[in-house]
Parts: sequence; C-alpha cells; structure tokens
Amino acid sequence: MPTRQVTHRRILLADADAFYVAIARLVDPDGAGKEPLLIVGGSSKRGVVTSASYETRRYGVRSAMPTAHALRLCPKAVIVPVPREACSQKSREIRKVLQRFSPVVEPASIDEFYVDLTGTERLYRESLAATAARIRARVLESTKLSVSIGGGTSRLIAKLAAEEAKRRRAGDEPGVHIVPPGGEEEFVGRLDLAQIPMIGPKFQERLARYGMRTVRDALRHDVGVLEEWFGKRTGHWLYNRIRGIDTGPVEARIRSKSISHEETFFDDLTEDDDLNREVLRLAVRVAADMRRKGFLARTVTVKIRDGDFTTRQAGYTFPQPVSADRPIVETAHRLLRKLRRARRTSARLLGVAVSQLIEARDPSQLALFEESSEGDLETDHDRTIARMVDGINVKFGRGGLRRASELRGGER
DNA sequence: TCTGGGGTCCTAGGACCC
DNA sequence: TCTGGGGTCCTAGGACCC
Repeated sequence: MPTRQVTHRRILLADADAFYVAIARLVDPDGAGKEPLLIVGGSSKRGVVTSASYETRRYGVRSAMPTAHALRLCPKAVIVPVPREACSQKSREIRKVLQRFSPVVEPASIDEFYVDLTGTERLYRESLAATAARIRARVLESTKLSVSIGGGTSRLIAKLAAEEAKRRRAGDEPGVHIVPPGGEEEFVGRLDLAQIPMIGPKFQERLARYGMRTVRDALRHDVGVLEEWFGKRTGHWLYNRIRGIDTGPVEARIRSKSISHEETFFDDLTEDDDLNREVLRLAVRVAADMRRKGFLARTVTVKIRDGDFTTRQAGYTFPQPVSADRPIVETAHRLLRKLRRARRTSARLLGVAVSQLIEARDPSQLALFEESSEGDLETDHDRTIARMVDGINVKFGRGGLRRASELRGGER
C-alpha cells in the first residue's frame, strides 16, 4: 500500500514593521521622516502611544502607554498624530500586493495579513521561505513599507513565527522565519505562555496560580487536568495551543460585524446638553459610515466611560434593520438617557456602535424583512433624507451639512 | 503612568417558544 | 401544584488584539 502523501497547509503572516511610524515618515519626510525619536499617538493630555520608533523603544516606550509617561521616559521624543487616511490606504496597498501571490488573503488588523499558499507548491517550485522573501521584496518595492513574515502549517504558528522574525530582524536576518512541518511543538515549547496570542494578563494570572509561566510548565499537564482547572472549552483550547495545534482556516472574505466611533474628551463632560450633542455627532457619523459601506443595522449600542473609568453600555435591537439617521440618533439618545438614569456622574468617553449588520445589496436577507413592514420604524421619508445628507457629504466632505441642533449645541 | 480607538469573541442570565 | 428540556434571541459585561 503506497503511503498517502500528507499535505500540510502553508500559511504566512505578513506583519508591517512599526506601521504607523513608517507611514508618518512617508507622509512627512522632512519632519517626522528626519526624527529618530518619533512617537505616533494622541498628543492631548489624555493620549496614548499608538506606535513608537525603534529608537524610542530603547527608552522603554511602548504601545498603549500614556504619552505623558512616554515623554517622561524619553523627553526629547516628538509626538505626531496618527495619519489615519494614509494608514488605511497603505493597508489596502499591502493587501493588493499579497493578493498577487494568493487569492486567500485575510486582513487580521490594519497591518497584519494571513496568506494561505496551500496548493501553490507546484506553481512556485520553491521553499516557503523563498516565496516569503519574494513577497517581502515586492511589498517593499510597491509600498515602501517593510514587513516581517512568519510561516508554518497554521495561523498560530505563522503568527508566532512572525514575532520570531521581528526579534531576529534586529540582527542581520532577512525578516522571514518559517517553522517547518513537524517542528511546531518544539518551536512553541520554547516560549512563555504570555507570548501565545489570546493569553492576556488575566489568563496569565490564572495560569500562574497553578504554577505555570512557560509553555513547558503547561505541557506537563494532560487535557483532563487543564479542563478541570479552566473549564472544558478553555482547557481543551490551551492543550492544543501549547502544542502549536490550530485548525482555523484563513478566510479571504470576512464581513464586518460592527461599526463604531468613540471619543475621549479633553475634559470630562457633565452637562446633559454637552453629552446629547456628542452622542448626536457620533451617531450621525456611525450611520453615515455604515451606509457608505453598504450596510443596514438592527442593533444600536451606546457606551459611556465615567470619570472614574467605569465603562457601561446599553443597547437596543430593532425588529427590522434600519439605515437612516433618525432611528439611530433617537435610539442613541434614549440609551444615553437610560445610562444617565442608572448613574449620573461625569463622563470621560462616549461611543456609539451599530451591529447585527445586513448587507444592503443582499436581497435574500432584505426580502425577509420587507414582507413584515407594517410596523416599520424607518419611513421612506427617513431614507430619502439620509440619501440627501450622504450626497451632500460626498460633495463637500464630512461636515458639509450639519444639523441645526448640532450647531445650537444639543437638544432634548 | 493614569489609562485611545477600532474591532472580535465568549459567557451568563432571562425571556420566550415548543 | 410543584415543575422538563432544549433552542434561540437579547442584553451586559469582560477579555483580548493591534
């Protein structure tokens, strides 16, 4: 009997190096481009570091650190705001380059992409490492951005390998690290549990209570024990993770599940008028964004962060999907009132989100709702107004048209 | 040090239905 | 009168990621 050929998957993760810093430099070559001690992030008193140049990282500056703290560590650093539009644009460019190598490209975040090259062995006639190196060169040439690439038989291994590639890039290594099939367990076995994706601070604490800090520590326990300690699902998940086992597919088309905007205020807000005005602004933005992306939504959620950093939220689900400003704005105001009734204190942040999204161009899903339209919460009139607003905003940019209530400073 | 903005996924309880 | 079992949906909160 001939031995069956075992075909393993060939998955890469391409992760841009210091993405925001690199783009800030491309956008402003004479300013940020010439500043070694560069931090990208919010510069106001409540900002945090989005990304720090390698030079500032040497001072201990890290992502998500309050910029005030970062400046204490590295007083000479220069802070520039996040160039959001340019970042989205560059992200799309990287994705396009990757799609020339395989149609199965899944964006994992703005600067990370999984690429499934399974089945391309005969087409490329080269090692996975060689393909990865060619991809790196192509991305650099087309986008002027450097990426590190990790590769292996699963998403998990590719992700961890990319981290390894970044660590080695400090030396003179090529920015590519591939874990060969069969080498997974040994590769993962060298790591700390904290390095495994989805093992965050809270889970690390629980693991530490059982004396586990490294993957090696955890490998000593069998499934039953892990399931008993952390629950069936989590225990089983952990058992597989620390052995490098991950069967999750790379998916080229994932639809977004929610759209949101939030804002932390320079100073906490206490007046209802101010809060109402902000929630209106956010809701209008979210609704316009949602329509531009071609969605309707059934659920609206308002989030509030109190002065003491307590975060609360309230949501409402419509019987049918909506897309116009009016139902979304009215619901957001109602939910804000509900949150304020439960606790009336200063607010440092407000957010508005829509979820349970339905594609406007998906007749199969829409027909379902169109039939039961007697109690429709959204009228044709609402939709007509929304279309007009979108038209004007396209012509004159966002803010081309503003509500009278927004200019007056809030209603209700 | 005093904590952004954009997301995803999971859990758990209650309502409701069969 | 003391009481089921399962499925789905909604809501709120929380962990985690970049």
